[in-house]
Amino acid sequence: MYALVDGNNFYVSCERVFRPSLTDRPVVVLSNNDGCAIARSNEAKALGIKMGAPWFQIRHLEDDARLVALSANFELYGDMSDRMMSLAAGLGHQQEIYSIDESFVDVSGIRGDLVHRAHQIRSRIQQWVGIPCCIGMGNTKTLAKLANHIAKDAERKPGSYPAHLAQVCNLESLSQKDKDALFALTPVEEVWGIGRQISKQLHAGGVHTIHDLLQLDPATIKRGWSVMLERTVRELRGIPCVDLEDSGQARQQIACTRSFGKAVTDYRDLEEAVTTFASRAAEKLRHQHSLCGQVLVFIRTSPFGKTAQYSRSMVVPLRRPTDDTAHLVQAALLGLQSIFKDGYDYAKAGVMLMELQSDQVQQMELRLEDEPDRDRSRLMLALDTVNTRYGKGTMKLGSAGATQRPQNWTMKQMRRTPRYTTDAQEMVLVRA
DNA sequence: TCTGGGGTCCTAGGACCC
DNA sequence: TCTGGGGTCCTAGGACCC
Repeated sequence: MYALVDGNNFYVSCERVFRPSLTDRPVVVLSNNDGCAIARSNEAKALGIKMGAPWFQIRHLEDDARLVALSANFELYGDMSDRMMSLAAGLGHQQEIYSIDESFVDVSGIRGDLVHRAHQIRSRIQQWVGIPCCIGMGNTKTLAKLANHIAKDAERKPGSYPAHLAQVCNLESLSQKDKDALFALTPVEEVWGIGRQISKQLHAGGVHTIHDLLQLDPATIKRGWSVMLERTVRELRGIPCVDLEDSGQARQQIACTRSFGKAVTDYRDLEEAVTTFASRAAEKLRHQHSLCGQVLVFIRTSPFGKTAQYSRSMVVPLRRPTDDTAHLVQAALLGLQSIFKDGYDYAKAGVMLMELQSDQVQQMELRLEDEPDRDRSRLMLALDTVNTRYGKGTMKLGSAGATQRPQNWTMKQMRRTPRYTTDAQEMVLVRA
């Protein structure tokens, strides 16, 4: 039995905690470069703003509808997330943090009224952190996600679902008849794991609601679609197929990619950007105690532009698995060198670290001319310690750019709010 | 003028192995 | 006329998630 705790309009809700004047107003949070809307308040959704809508297309709503747009402040959201997660964990024995605003909690064997308990956790999160959230519960993770969707819609769109399911919805406390009614009300595209393509195919086959989907037998689904969809349908029937994952598990891939604030044409600028991305990725790598076996670097022009298009990537294998910033940057720059072509307006670049493995495992090798340098790991530790204490980028590689040189590739963030909870210089001031 | 970033898993096809 | 069977690994691409 699982619960899914999910913050409502999470990024917007984080901003509202520190700016109550944003309450009841349409608010969106913009992606990096203030490119498109990645979070919307209910009022913004009501204006018809779609997820991912480009800012230049909706910007007229600033005047027309008092829309407020903010640049993404991920440092703030990450910190608010930590606070919310630690309270959500109190719901059961084990928690999987699934994304910045969602966590699954195993509530099997918890005694007492689960719905009551969930309401308590919910109001605690609201009061202590300031984030409104909804909680869905079901026998499988897919059902918990579905219950969460119902809890949200019941609250946001009165009449869509029975009102008593708003905010907290436990599917397992309902009768089969009531569950069937909810299944008949819910379109297949609301199910976790059913996206645009598959729902289009399902609709074409006359399958519109979860109720319709459950009429098909798993074998047919596997034959007609995939094992993934089969698994989803089994989960909807209450048969657990997806376990709670250990949140401490290391990622299999680490990426750092960015769009530039304006077109980049100069190789030097790309070199700075790629160095910075590889360094950032290396920090994340060391943070999860992994080593990397190969580095991918890519550059590309804007797919939306009318200028000449160019997009290339290259995988650079490493001499031996490493977490050393200098080695990873070196590999990334080697790749950059061979894919760079003069004369294009570059819009984006990125570095991905692949073939990750634990840093506790060491492949022994014959003595070779360049033996790994034991002091390097102490250097990396010093680098991370300095940058944690004095701020990102305090100490960096020379190719990341000298401070005197203007940075031509950094992203645009015209509307960022203060880092209220993580930077002493930006704390909220209260006047008595 | 202006369109994000970071992940996971599955599948099909080709190369190669015995 | 007739041309095996079973397996692994790698890659590219697609679909999905938030």
